[in-house]
Amino acid sequence: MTIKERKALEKNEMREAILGAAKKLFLTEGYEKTSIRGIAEQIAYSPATIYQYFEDKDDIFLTIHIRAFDDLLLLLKTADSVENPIERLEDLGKIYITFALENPELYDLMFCMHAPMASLHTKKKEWNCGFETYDYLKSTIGECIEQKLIRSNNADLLTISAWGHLHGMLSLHIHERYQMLENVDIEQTIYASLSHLIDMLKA
Amino acid sequence: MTIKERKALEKNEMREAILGAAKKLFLTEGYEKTSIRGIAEQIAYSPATIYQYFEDKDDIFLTIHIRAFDDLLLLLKTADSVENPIERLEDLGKIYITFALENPELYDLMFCMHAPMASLHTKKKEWNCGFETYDYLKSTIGECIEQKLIRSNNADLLTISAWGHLHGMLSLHIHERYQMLENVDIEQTIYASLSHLIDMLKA
DNA sequence: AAAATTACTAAACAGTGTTTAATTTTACAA
DNA sequence: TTGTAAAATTAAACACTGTTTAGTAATTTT
Repeated sequence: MTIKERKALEKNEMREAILGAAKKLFLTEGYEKTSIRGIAEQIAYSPATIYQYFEDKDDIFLTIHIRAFDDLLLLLKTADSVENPIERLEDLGKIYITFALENPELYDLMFCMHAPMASLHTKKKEWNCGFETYDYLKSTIGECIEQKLIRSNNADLLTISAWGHLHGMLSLHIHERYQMLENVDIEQTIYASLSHLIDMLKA
Repeated sequence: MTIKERKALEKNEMREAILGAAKKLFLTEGYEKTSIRGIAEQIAYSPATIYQYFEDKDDIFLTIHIRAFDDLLLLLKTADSVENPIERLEDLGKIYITFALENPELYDLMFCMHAPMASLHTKKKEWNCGFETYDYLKSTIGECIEQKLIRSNNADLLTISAWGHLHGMLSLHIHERYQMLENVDIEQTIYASLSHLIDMLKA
């Protein structure tokens, strides 16, 4: 290992340490209360050092945002083995719902918060992780259409609609907008609504 | 008019001035960039004065949040004249979509942002405006069920589902998560998805 | 060992929401 | 009208925030 290689490794370790501290604080304290000073304290470095490894605060959270998509996509791909595309579609929905319910803060960072998109914009980069996830869902819906398993042939409309449907319920739930439903198990209702949607779509 | 009455009037005018300045800055600059100092400057008073009329920053935005619900509910109620509940349901959807597309920042404040809910929580108040809107939508869906116009009889599930559906698409659109759809008119697709949903629900 | 490069940090800058204490303005009674 | 009490307003400070700069310390290269 050359010195250059070791240095690159150390640089990487430091980046990981910063990301780890940031994610930990984000999950326990939330985005606003996660400060550069707080992250620096966690890893026992000065706040200024962070800026040698990340452009700014949003850059750190864009990285966490992208990695959360990697995690979600990995989970979604466990449904690849399901032959029937409409069954696979329902499985994808269940995996998506479970991910959101188990990681509400990360879900918020992925699909609601403005910060990571703003960071992409200033960097003039594209939202590849979002593109990938959309295409993945659309391809399964496309298979359903090809095999004439659903009552529609507009893949984009169905993908926008299905994704929007699940996201809406999850988003309202996570943001405490379903609080009037005291006698309803909202998490179970979201799963039920997915089944209801799939049933309605079936040819 | 007694002095007490005039004072109450002046107090009210000041509150309105603060709210007006806050709303203006919020709509043009966003929540984060709307500062107490900025609001104070707009109305030519010192920042400390604001705190004689509002508990804190979130209290100001909770008031704007509640008033936005008043506006939305007033718009929704223009559909009261539509006799057929399933037609009325579609109209409610259209009104809801149009409101969100025309007032994305306010929509965000009403259905996504954490600040107003946190303010309610610390005040130990209930989210009445949300309750009202939910009940209003549910009552129309209830009429559809009573008249056997739709293929389901679970009013809560349908209300959660339908509201979630529209909210999801609007939320993803507003938060720039549909940016991969360059060749799709997303706003038109949201309206189309509503019609599609209503068609699927019909008995 | 000296020079050059890299890594790190103390301190400062400009901003934030909020509180306190002092001041000005207004209201009321003598 | 004047003195006093009450209310309204504010300057200044507090404890934060993200970020930058300039200088120090450590490391690598010559």
